[in-house]
Amino acid sequence: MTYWLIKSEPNAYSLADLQRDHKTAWHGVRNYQARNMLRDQMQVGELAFFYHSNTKVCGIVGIAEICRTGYPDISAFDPADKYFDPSSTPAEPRWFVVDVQFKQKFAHIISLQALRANADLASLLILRKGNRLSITPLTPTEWQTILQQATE
DNA sequence: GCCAACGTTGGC
DNA sequence: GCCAACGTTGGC
Repeated sequence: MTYWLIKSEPNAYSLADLQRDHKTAWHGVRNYQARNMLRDQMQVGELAFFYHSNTKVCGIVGIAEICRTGYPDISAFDPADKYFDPSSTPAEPRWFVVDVQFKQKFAHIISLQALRANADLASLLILRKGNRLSITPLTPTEWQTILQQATE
């Protein structure tokens, strides 16, 4: 069982949007490292922290659950879509999605500042300088540490 | 295969 | 809006 952290700009798609939609295809990821995790690693039932990036207060706002394993990202096939990529075709898809469903919204955001302030999270990938991966794995210890922080 | 140019991410 | 960090592209 791997734990995950998925980033989204709330202007584009927030946890509230996921709560409203119940589930969604996590589309538009155009990075090979993240693609490989979507395609090969993320399993049904695994949990992911939902992180709001590029906003007034960045941080973890809740939890989503993977409810379908990797399959081709059809947004890459549509010329009208902002995520269109002509090098990805139905016959040879380059980009993948998983489906995620709403699981939980925290009472309070765990801000990036609060995450940085927690010495037990020094190894957390998103806290590493220059990290830009939109999907990262977490150790069970990191997961538990953050969960505990969510209830404080 | 190198690397400069360019585009994107994302915190501030 | 700025800009550091990073990934990708493409000429050579």
